[in-house]
Order: sequence, then C-alpha cells, then structure tokens
Amino acid sequence: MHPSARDGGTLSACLKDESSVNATTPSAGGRTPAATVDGVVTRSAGREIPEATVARLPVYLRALHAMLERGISTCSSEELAVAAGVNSAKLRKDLSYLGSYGTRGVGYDVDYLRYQIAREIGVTQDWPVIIVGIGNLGHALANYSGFRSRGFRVVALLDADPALSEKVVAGLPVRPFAELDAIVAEQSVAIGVIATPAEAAQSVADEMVGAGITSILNFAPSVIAVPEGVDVRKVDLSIELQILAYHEQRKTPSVSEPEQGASA
Amino acid sequence: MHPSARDGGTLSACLKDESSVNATTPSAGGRTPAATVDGVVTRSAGREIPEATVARLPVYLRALHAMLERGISTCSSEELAVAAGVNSAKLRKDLSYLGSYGTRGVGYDVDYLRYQIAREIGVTQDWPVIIVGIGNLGHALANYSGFRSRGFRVVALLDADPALSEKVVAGLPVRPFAELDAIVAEQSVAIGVIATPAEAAQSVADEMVGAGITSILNFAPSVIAVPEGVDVRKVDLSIELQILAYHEQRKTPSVSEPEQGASA
DNA sequence: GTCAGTTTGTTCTCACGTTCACAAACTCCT
DNA sequence: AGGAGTTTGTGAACGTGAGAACAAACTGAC
Repeated sequence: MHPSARDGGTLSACLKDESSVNATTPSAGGRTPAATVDGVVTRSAGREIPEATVARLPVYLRALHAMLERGISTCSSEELAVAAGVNSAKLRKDLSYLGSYGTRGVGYDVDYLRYQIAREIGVTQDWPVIIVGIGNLGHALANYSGFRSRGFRVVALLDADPALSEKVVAGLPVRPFAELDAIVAEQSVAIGVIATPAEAAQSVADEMVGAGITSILNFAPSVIAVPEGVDVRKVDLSIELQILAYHEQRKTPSVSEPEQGASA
Repeated sequence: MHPSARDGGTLSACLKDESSVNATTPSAGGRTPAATVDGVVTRSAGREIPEATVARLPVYLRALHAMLERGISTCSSEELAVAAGVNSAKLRKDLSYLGSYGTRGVGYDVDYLRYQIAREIGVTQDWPVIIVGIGNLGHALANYSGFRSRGFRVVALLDADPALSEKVVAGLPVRPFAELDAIVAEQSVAIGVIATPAEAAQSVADEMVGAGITSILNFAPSVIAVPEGVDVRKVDLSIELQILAYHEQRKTPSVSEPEQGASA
C-alpha cells in the first residue's frame, strides 16, 4: 500500500511501458540471451536487464525491506545507495532498467519500489525449493529463515544416506534421493540446492535436470556441467576466503615467501 | 619437470603496469596505498592481477588439485579450462598474469602450476581464521573440512551468547566475544568470518577491525561499512536464489503475475 | 637440421559495466 | 505565478573484461 495518499496520481503516472514486458522471445526453448545481435533491436524484445544489475537488485530489495521495518516510507537514491553500499549513480541507472518508479525532486516510495523490484525478480510469490545433501551445510540451509522471508519455501530435503531418512530437520523429514522425480513433479519445483560433497555434485545435478529442475544453486566445491537452458550459480566458501587471502597477502609484504624447498 | 625458468627471472620480466589503480572490490574498495607511496616495490609486488582473474585462480587451483589426485601430471590449457568451466583463451590469459609457467607445444606441469597459483594467492601456508556467530551456519562453517585443506585454519569460534560458551564445536571451544582482541593478537589473525544475524554484523565488523582484522567474509545478510584498507566479501544465500529466480521467471512466462491487490 | 604438428602467450577488437555530468521534472517558498 | 532548490533519469566518456586470432616456441619424426 502507499502510505501517502496524495501520491496516488503520481505513482500511476509512472507506469510507463508496463505493457511492453510480455514479448518473451519466440523460441520457447531455453534461455536465449542472444538478443544482442550486434546493433539494432536490443530493447524491443522486452527490457534486457544487465546481469550486473540483476545481481544488485536483491541488495536493494533487502535495504528497502529494512527501511520499511524502520518506518521509512520515502527515500532518495542517495539514501538507498548508502544502505545498499553502492554508488548512487549506479543505483539510479540500475533502477532505470526497471522503469521510472521514482519522482524527481522527491525520491522513491519505499514500499512501491520494493514491490516493483520484487515483481521484477519474481519473488512476489514463493518459489518451492529442494535441498539435496543434508550434511552440516544442508542442515544449516534448511534452518535458514532468510529463505522463507525472501520468496522461497523449502519443500523437501533429500539425502542419499539411508541413515538420515529417519531424521527430521527444520520440521521436514529427510527423504531418500530416489524420490526426487516425484517431489519435483508434485510440487512443481524449479530450483534445487546442492549441498553434497564435491564427488556427488555432478550426478545430483544430472538427476535434478532429468527431474525437470532448471535452476541450481551449487554449494559443492566442484564445477558442474548442465545442458542449455539450465542456470547454475555456485557458492564456494573457500574460494571467497582465498580471494581475501590474495589481497591480504598484498597488504602485508612482510610475510616472506618460502621458496618451496620441499614441494615435489 | 620444470621446463620454464625459475621464479625470479621470469617475474621481473613481467613487470608491466605497476601503477594501475584497481580498487574494484565489491563492497569497499579498500586497497593498500603502498604501491603509489612506496615506490621501491620489493620483488614480487608489482603486477596488478585483474580482479576477475583473482576470482578464478582458486577455481583453477581446485581443478589442478583434482587432477593431481587422479595422477595427471601434465595438462593443456584446453583440458584445464574444461575442468574449470571456462574458456581456454581466458584461462591462458589469466595464467599469463602470473608469468610464463607453461611450455609451448606441451602444456602445463600440473604440480608446478598448482604451486605457482597457490603462491600467488598466498595459500602456501595456512591463514588463521576466526568465526564469529556460532549458529546453524557458523556451526557448519566450523565443521567445513574444505577450509583446512585449502590454506585456512579455524583457530577460534566466538559467540556473544553465554549459553554457547560451554559447548565445543568441531573440536574448538566456543569462546565469549569479549576475547576477540586477545585471540586476534595472540594468533595474528587477519581474516574473520561473520556468521551472525544481520543486526549484529556491523558491530561485530567494527570490533574485528578494532582488533586488527583486515579481511572479512560476511555471511550476514546486511551491508557492513569498514574503513579504508579493510577488505570485505559477502556471501548471501538468498541473494543467489533470487538471481536464479529472476532468470527462472523469464524462462517460464506462463506463471502469471498476481497483481497484488495492495497496490490499490 | 628441417619440417610438420601442437600449444602457449599476446595482441587486437568489441561488448559490458561504471561513473560523470546535466537536462528534465517535481516541491516549496515567496 | 515564478524562481530557487532537489532529485531523478539518461547520454556520454572511460575503464575493465572476454574472446578471436595469430606469432612464438617447443616436440618429435625423418
């Protein structure tokens, strides 16, 4: 809802090219980002939001959510940029890909902008998610409350280990991996999370794809190959630390390098 | 076999753009100003490796490690690229920033290249790491074996909750947060992991910086501000899912948007 | 030694992402 | 109403990254 009633006219006036959203590329198959045919017609087939912008939209969403909880109903691009940890010019450009949802001289209506971003990302309703691999990490993911509050609902936990099939984690029973197909079909699951050891990741991914899952979040430290049309994002904890270590090493040149005497 | 020359000569020959300013760290662009002020540039501190390359080096390292375990002693850029899930031209260009460690017509010696990358990243010896916030996620991180095997050693677990101070997690006692300064000083800890709720993240980061930590890996879903010279990387589980949801929504236009009556 | 085959390292070009700077548009005050 | 003050949205400049293509360098055969 809009806190300031007088803005009603302004907000509806901002709905510019809302009807041009449809226009998904005629090839019904997989994801076709090849709209960049070098030159003409890059924006006619629906707005192509740059990948870097897509990655930041959830951050803005989170910041707007925090503002709402503090009772802030309007904010400027500068305020939101600070809350999101980015440059205000970048923020405005990012938001401009979605449309003109702000008011010049005033700023953005927090709740209205929050809804528009959520709609653009597609988290206005919950996505069913399954987690495969209920070890330490899978356990933590199943209990993570942030999923539920941000548009995702864990509908099933799976593990190949029969010893786990008795347990209940985060209120859900751990089910055998063989039930994957049935669960995905019944609940229309499109997103799967892999939290298995590295050795199992590829075969789990294959099974997921076979069952109909088209988006995978991979926590296993291994590269997985998937067919066209399936998206994979990876989160590797030790890689993040290694990137930090690289910069850390450069900060403190006093740490002398051992010149590898014993390595084969 | 080490067909190429040893480190010293090759490295000095690769001094190209020593004065380029990078500073595109995701959250805070903290970079050591020593490169501009201190013109001496002792030995290996001269090449500016692009941030995108730095982020991929750990992936190559992991692939090389897997090859070693399978007994592969030599590989071409194409083989390594496939194992790492990247383009072979990109791989060669990335490796060229480190030096010329391959042999034309032959390829790369797996173990030699592995060591060179590890040395460049700075994980030839272990980095002491502390974890703050021993909830579900902190628990999983403490038990994660990948840290130890990839150049990191968790030396302490901290939590503000006194109820946890009795417990032992992953062989380490959970210590009160007040001991942060002493632990960081005693163990020379430079890297800290935040696994607390979002509300506590900023104050924990402040305390970490005050204690002398200069690299932070933040799992809490909030933006944290740090002074110049401190690096922050963030891992947000729900953001990754939201990025997947965006692409998933574009794949299946059949999912009609509920027009959220709240906008009335 | 020479030639064919192979693979690296590098250059060049293009696309993408970031930042600046400013016009457009809105509010508020007089 | 008009002007001063704000803030958005966007065009343009700039820097970084990705990928193709190719010369350089090495191996092995004869």
